[in-house]
Amino acid sequence: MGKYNHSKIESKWQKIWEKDEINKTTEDKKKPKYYCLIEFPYASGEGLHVGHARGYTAMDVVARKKRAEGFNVLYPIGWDAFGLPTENYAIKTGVNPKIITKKNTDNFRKQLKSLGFSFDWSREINTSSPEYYKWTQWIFLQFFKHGLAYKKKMPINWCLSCKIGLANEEVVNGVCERCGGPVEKREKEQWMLAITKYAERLYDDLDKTEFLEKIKIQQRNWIGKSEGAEIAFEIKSKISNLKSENKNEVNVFTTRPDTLFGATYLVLAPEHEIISKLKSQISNFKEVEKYISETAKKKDIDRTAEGKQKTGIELKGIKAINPANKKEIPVFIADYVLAGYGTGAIMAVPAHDERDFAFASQMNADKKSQINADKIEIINVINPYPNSPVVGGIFPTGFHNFDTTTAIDEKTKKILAGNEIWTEFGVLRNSGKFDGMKSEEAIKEITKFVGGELKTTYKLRDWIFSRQRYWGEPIPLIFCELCKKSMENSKLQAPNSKEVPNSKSEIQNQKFNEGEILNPGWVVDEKLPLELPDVKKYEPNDNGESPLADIKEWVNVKCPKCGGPAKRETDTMPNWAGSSWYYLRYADNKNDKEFASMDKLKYWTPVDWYNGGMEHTTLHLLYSRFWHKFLFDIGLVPTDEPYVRRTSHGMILGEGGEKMSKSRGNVINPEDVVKKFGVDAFRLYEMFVGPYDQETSWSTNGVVGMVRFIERVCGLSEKIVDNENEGVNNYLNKTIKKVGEDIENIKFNTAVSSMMMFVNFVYDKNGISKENYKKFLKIFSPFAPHVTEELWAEMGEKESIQKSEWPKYDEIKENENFIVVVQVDGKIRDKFTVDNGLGEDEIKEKALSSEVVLKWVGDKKIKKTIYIKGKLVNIVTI
RNA sequence: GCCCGGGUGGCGGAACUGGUAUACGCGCACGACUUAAAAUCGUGUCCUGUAUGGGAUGCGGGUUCGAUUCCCGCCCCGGGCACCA
Repeated sequence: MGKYNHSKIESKWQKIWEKDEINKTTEDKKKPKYYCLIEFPYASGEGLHVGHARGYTAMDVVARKKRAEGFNVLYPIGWDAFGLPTENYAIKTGVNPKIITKKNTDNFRKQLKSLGFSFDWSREINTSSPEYYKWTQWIFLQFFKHGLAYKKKMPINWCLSCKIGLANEEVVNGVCERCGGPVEKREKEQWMLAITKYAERLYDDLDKTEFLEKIKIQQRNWIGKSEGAEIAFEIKSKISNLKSENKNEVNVFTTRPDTLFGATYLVLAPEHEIISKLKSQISNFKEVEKYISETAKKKDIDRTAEGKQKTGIELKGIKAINPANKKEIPVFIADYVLAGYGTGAIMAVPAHDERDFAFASQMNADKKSQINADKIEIINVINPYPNSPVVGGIFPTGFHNFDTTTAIDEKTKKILAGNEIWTEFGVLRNSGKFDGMKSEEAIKEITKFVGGELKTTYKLRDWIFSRQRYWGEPIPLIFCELCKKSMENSKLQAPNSKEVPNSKSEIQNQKFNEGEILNPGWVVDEKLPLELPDVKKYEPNDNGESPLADIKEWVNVKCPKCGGPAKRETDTMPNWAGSSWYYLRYADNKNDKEFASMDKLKYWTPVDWYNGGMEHTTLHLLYSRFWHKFLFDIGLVPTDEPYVRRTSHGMILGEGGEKMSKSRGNVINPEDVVKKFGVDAFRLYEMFVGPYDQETSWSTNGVVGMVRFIERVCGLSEKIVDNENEGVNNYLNKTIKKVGEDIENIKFNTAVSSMMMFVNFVYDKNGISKENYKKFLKIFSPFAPHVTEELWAEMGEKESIQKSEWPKYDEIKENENFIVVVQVDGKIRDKFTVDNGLGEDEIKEKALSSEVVLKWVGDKKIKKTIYIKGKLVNIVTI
């Protein structure tokens, strides 16, 4: 090969590959399948980023290697096309988002093709095309019909500048994740998906996957499982007990029923429903009401701000009974107790819970509302060290002559000073017949004793699935007043029936599915796709509704059930919808009868290896796992988890180690790099830049090094000899093994460096056999597909290098000799080469006869001599 | 606050189950080729000392014949969760 001309080689082979459709896949049942998936890009106007390329290149390397190993590899690509940036651009410019999307995806496609990824372009999908979103809508209807979608009026996070309702997860530190603007609470009717019904399985089934451990941890954190118990506290009124015949109870959720004897008061969330029920018995209800309305006005950020002092107010006139010791305890409301978690009520144990302690201290400092609870009395509930009088810093009441010589750690000191409290498990004290019992056991026993119930609670909330926006999938539901009425009438006859039984009226003869019963008046529109109509203006209207609401002829329809006047839902789906199932569509992207046929899904799914950005490892991953499990439950997909393996690549920072951004002016455009240095050098650098799962910074000089390396590989074609140095074959074997393992273990950077070392070695030995050179080209080809294809052809091969097999490596022969390092007392003093046949004793002897070693040993006595096979001898003196 | 990562030359970073720390690449310096430059090739490049040597993997302890690796206590950086009972 003459001088390495990257652009010539690249355009030549890209054309050939495209013409030959070399990466088109079919369901070849003779071969085992392997499904490689990357997160499909959101085609923004900014174009492709070096961060995209990191993940795509890595999976491209994997795909190419797997093909060479005999797998039928599916490596598809498509577009996540609904989304806010496009919509915001449409609002600003008045250009139809369809047109913007077309332009952006065309640009992305061109860029991706120029990078030589081995995608099967025939399976391309676009979430904003009606052929695709027909099925997104269809799946939503299945959720609805199975009672997993429901409309609920609830306070949502409302972004003032985007004019959009945000999911909890889109609010970061109290501001809008997208625009950074302020967020306030607003009551809105929202479609919800009942993901919480799947919380347990989403949590437990992580064990079945091979996700990176940190990804599993993030998922678990988000789901937030905690095991505890629900315990009922009886509420007593001072005014009159006769008034209420049926007794009032408050259920609390606690993870620490073992500390129940130390519960000195109860706290309810201000939104707790029992408050209005007890209105007449609360003597200070005016004040209480004031507190409640103040809370309601607060933004989440204020309510949860760190270091904020706790507030609350006692409900005077009522008391609760601690079910363990039957003591009367006061009841408070406070905004540190959240309505949406557990039961919205807690038992407070100031001696063993930091928040309760902080609240109690706060209330005691306020003279107007003394808690008649004594922290000292309570602190002795637990003795974590049963055999010691000094109990982890907690001294039993009345115990004065403790041993002051016992070591007291920092935490103990703080506890003694009254600044900290004991929150760990231990052994119970001051707990009646449970004294002496360990926490673990007491949790069960005390729960049983008071008639409570062991329970698991999750932090995960249901998914707000509505957006008051234009650029999304229309929700195919219709509201019909007549159907609502007919259902309400028939409900009286058959309240628990899933389907409404026969009734007199024609309307009431209609069958209703579970979703329709759950959401009276809402009926499904089965005519899909429900296409997004064109509008004149793209921004939400003044009522905060999507612009769809203003198209009267679209909104007003005949009810598909009863033919009466009805209205369409004007909310659209969130961006997460289309991406929750796209990997299924790739298996069968042209099917217009089903979202994908079971046959094809059985062949291709689950996804064997899914790679994406760390930023999607909580939400997108969780949402798509949820959809998949649901589809599995209704028999439409063959597995209960969508992805076997999930990895995430680290971010690539700018040259200075700062995040790449337009404003910093440090954005690296892949196109520029490719133009200057070539695709192969770019790909190689993406893999070499640093440990794959960690963030690292870009260096354009580093790319230059990759060009040099490629040129050296080309140069080897001039160094082909008949009789190569023996060492070359051994080294190659070692390299084949290393590169293969490194790819599997996502250690692409060391895979590249080991190939560099091999090439350096061959230059050193000045020759390589043709056979071995070709093997090297093969293992290099996933990283640098263009130049290796060219060199492969130069070696006289007629078929593409992509069609050839991955080379086998022979286990390396034991080296004939090796270097032994000799240490004296752990310090290296000598090295020598020994023959492989030499035994331990002979090597030790040889080490001991070394002059240098003898000098260092001197007249010290030798205590022992340690030999590590094939590595070193350490002579230890006294 | 809790949970994950990470801290190694001027820089990106290597180091298998505890066994030669600094591989590979970048940069830099010097040399060769050249009228010259670029490219290329070669040599050198952790610190300290003339040197045999000594000291370095965020800091302080420990275990061990031997620790970047294991244990204990801290510090710093990145990410996730966060009044979740």
